[in-house]
Amino acid sequence: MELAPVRGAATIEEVAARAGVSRSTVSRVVNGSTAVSPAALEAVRRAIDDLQYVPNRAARSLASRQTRAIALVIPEQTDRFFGDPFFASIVAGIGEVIGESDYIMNMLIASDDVRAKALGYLRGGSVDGAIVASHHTSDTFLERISDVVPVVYGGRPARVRAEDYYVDVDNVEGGRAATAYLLARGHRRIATISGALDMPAGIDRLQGFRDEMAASGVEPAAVEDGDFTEMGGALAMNRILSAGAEFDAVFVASDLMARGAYAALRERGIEPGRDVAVMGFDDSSVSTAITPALTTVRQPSLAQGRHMASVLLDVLAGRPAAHATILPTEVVERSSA
Amino acid sequence: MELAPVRGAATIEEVAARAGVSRSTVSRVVNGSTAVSPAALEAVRRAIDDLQYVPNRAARSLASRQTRAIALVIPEQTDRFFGDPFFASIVAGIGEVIGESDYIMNMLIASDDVRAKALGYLRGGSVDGAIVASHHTSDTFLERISDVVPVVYGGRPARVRAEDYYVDVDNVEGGRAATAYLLARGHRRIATISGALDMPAGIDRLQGFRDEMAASGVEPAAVEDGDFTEMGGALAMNRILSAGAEFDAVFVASDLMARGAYAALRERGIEPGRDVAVMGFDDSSVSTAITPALTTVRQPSLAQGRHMASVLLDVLAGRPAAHATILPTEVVERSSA
DNA sequence: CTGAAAGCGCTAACAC
DNA sequence: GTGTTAGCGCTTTCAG
Repeated sequence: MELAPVRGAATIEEVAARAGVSRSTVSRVVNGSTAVSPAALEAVRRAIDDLQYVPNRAARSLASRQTRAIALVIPEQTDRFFGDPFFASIVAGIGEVIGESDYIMNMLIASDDVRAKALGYLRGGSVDGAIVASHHTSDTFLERISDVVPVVYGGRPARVRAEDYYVDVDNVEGGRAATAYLLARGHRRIATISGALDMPAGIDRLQGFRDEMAASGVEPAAVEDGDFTEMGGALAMNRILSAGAEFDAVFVASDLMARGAYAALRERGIEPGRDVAVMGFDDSSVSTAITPALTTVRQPSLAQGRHMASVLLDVLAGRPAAHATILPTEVVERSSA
Repeated sequence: MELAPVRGAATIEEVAARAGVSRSTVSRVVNGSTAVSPAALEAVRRAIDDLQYVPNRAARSLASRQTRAIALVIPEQTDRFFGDPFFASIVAGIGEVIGESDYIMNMLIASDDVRAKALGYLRGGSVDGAIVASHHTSDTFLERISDVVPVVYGGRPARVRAEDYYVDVDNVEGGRAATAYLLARGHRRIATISGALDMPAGIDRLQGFRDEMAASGVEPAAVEDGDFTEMGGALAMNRILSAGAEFDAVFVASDLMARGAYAALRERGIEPGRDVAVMGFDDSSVSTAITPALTTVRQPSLAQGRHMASVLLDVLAGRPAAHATILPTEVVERSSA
């Protein structure tokens, strides 16, 4: 099949002819240059309107050496990424901000088998910048991106490089606040199920827990790694239970893991919220989907996404931007603790 | 800040020089033309490798009048779209297939305020084709897209036009099978909560329900519209309850609405799965997230996404493609019915 | 099978 | 302020 050329795709040349000016003048008004006489401006505007002129992106990009496109890199298996409501919010936030700019967002799902391809794309000068939505440790793939274009990461990268930008939430403070909440409720025998300890978020939340416990002079009842997955949460809970630790509250470092913990608790006839207080982290949609509704730490994912996009836009526009941004968290009280 | 030009971005000219051939020959091997001598082929390949050459997308697109990009259009508020695990699967499926091709996927979130902009982009010849992920009735916006590039819809569009393509699941049959399942279990007083009735999926599932009930000579206990949202499901359930209808089973046309129905049922002390059988539709992640796990109708969302992408790729490549594709559904038995 | 030549539509110095 | 002039890096006839 022959691809039909876009109907009536007017060129800058035609607009110029109709407005009775040169190409350059049209280019100037399209690009918002001030150095155009009111008369010319008006004429060009009308011509653009009449002809429904839309600048050709490829031509523009070729001449200006800018693409006006950014890449949203998802270094993750599609199902893992899209199954997590936390990422959904991030993407939604990014999309909102990019959508209001004149940038286009290219979604690059860089699962293992297509990393080389994705890298080639990124290095081929097809985008002006990149946002990396999620982050595995030891991802040399990612480091090679920031050799080429500015990058902003969601969450503090495992290895922070001076030229990178990132937007994170205050995980230490969140973990601390969660623990303080439990303590304030009179709990003294508190266990925790941590997130993956090779990820900054996992490390930091645990740190917050430890800090607050130490500050209150209370010894943790148990500490187990739940790897940020539902199954991992259940297994961790089981280990705590099997070890015979006595506890009346548990701080679980993600909502998804908390769901797993609920199941493990119930298998032993322990009712979450009644027999033992459970505290989550994320405030994703699962926290209200489970019963009893999960008391948790809200992290502003949508805002995080929005922020990531604005930072990149700032950098691309040459505006000053903070390399690190930390967003606040907040305890959300529901029924489980 | 000055945008650093991509380091070492080799041009076709440099490759040609290094391989001792002309630009044209390099172009031929890059584009897989057969008319190249083995010697030249080899020389060019090596040069490309040495120089890490990646063709400049803009230049290529400008010369060939093809963009090698497709748009993923999301005519929906971001939160509504990303909050629904069903859409997540669709996008994942699309992403997989597009990722394996040499096309790039531009995500266009076309919420109301940026429709004009999105349309301008689409009409500006920036993409070769479009995929419309979700679909509101009365969306003239969308129709204007298919004036310009081939588009494939997720789900049968409200108004099917000859030049459009779509991939849908067999909603009528799914609704029928769900109802048959309930009937086979001995239920005779069956209510239904339908999806939005201005959407084909809502209409069709209800149709399937009605067909099967009629075929069995059983009168529906109640029919209420739940608008495909969680809240809508809860409200519909409430209306059924308040009307005093007697029923021992309810077919809910989406998992999300079923979650709402669970809540409404429980408020009245009615336990889903025990006191009344509940059947969902989607088999999205919420069906196993809620308790009791939801017996539901699986629609192959991932496959649907994949299919949508392949159809578009076929069309763009000039391969024959079916304008309508209907994927099968299947009842998944769990605990609620 | 290969090279020369002519653009694709736009931006960006550079003169005027 | 405005027009002229070169390209940006690639594909694509057209000769040979």
